[in-house]
Amino acid sequence: MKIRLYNSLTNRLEEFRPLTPGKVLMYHCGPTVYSSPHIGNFRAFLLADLLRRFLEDQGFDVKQVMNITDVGHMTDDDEDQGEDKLQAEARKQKVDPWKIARMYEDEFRDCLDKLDFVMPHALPRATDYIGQMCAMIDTLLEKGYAYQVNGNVYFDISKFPEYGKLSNKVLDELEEGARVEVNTEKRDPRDFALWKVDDKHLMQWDAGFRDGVRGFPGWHIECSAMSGDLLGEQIDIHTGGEDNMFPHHECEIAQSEACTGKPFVGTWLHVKHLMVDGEKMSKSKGNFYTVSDIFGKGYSGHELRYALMRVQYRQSMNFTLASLNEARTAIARVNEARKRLARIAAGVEAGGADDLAARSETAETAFVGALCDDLNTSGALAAVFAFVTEVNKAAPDADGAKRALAAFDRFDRVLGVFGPTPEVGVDSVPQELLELLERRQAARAAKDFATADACRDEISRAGYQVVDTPEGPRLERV
RNA sequence: GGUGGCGUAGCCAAGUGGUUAGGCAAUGGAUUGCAAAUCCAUGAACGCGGGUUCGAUUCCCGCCGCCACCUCCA
Repeated sequence: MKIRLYNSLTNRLEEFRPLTPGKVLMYHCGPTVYSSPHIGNFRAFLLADLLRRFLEDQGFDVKQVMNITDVGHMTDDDEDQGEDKLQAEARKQKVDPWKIARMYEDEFRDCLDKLDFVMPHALPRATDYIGQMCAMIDTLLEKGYAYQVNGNVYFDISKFPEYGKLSNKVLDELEEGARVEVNTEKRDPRDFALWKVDDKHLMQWDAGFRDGVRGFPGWHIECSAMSGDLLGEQIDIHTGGEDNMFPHHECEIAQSEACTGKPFVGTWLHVKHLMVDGEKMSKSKGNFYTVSDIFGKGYSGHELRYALMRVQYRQSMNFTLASLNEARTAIARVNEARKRLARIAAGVEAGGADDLAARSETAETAFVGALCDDLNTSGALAAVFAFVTEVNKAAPDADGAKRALAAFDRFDRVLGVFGPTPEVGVDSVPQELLELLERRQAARAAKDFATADACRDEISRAGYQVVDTPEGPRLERV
């Protein structure tokens, strides 16, 4: 089936066609590791993970890179008065910036793990690519796209007329609307830094380009350098939050294309920012949630994934804690259906004669069709739940149950929100619980419901739920 | 001011020129000692005003309201 994606570069839905048929090269703007990752960050990262999983489901050989920015964006971008965010945090916590970076990188990786990410093939750190950045700067200087002033290197926007093609910024308007620039070194206020020199900066490197002065890289060059080094001059997909579109991605395009003379990215995908309780998430409003906050409230990675993925990435989305509870219930509904199928498949529960083949295929087709339509996760989930209802109504035979389970496994491989098929083994139930269950049955037969309920409570305290069925009671691990 | 987007039932959220989205919640029923799960049934919708059309929530125009980006931010 044709995959259609909304390309921010053209502002159109386009059929996705990678440069090399069957192979996809993807780059994602990852975290800047100067604070704990929050749920908004993860809405963007989840798009990357969903793409990876879905493209692989569709048979593509995917190579995926997500960067970790562990060096300096200016709090005030290119302006001299700004302070590197990592450095600012380091000063606040009174430790060196490298420690800050590693600490938050560890937390980020832990979140990836808890949210069940398929690990990108590379998670490069910007600081490991200073050499490549310098090489790029060298090329840009050589080709006349960049100039040096007092050791600082700037990209010369006037040499790249296509600047603005991604964000549709008209340069004249930008100029008018811009606030007063204090940097008199730049030939044009819109020129951006490739390399900065500042004695006070704590992270410094020798400049590996001609006439280079010791300093540190500008914000935008890292992505161009890492993408070029790990994926090559041209890639198929580049993702990030909508805020990255300008100026960050615009600058990436300018640098990369100036260097190579080739189109940098085929499809740009930008994730809409997450709202919380109807407003922009902010610390002062008290609606600011880190991923760890959510875990601290007792929700699982799958529940958070579900809550963040219910809405298609390009739609504005309002996050609430209530949506996590809905996620919990919804996931349980799917897994209840899978449990029953698993029991039938294993022969521990009587089935019927349905083979579920046609319905499973219909469901998978609907699921894939929704995702092919610009990753419409809402539609994909609707397909899953419609299938749940059909499965619950049906009386499948063992093979039919297996077929349906395969469909659910596929849904989960792509979405990653349901987890593996629940275990249905009965042999693992401790003997004393089985005895308790028998006592409960005896009490029920004698209409001694107080005793029966006491038995059930005890079983429940041991982590099992009693499920009464026409064939008798059954124990399930909670 | 520039750019992009949104307004669908109690909440969230798909989609379509005429035929059931889906989730959560609610109500009635089946099952049940109770509970859980499941099934059946029920109600409720397309911001406002025009236009095109046999027919518009779905296309066009206008209006109102909301949001994001344009500045560090995913």
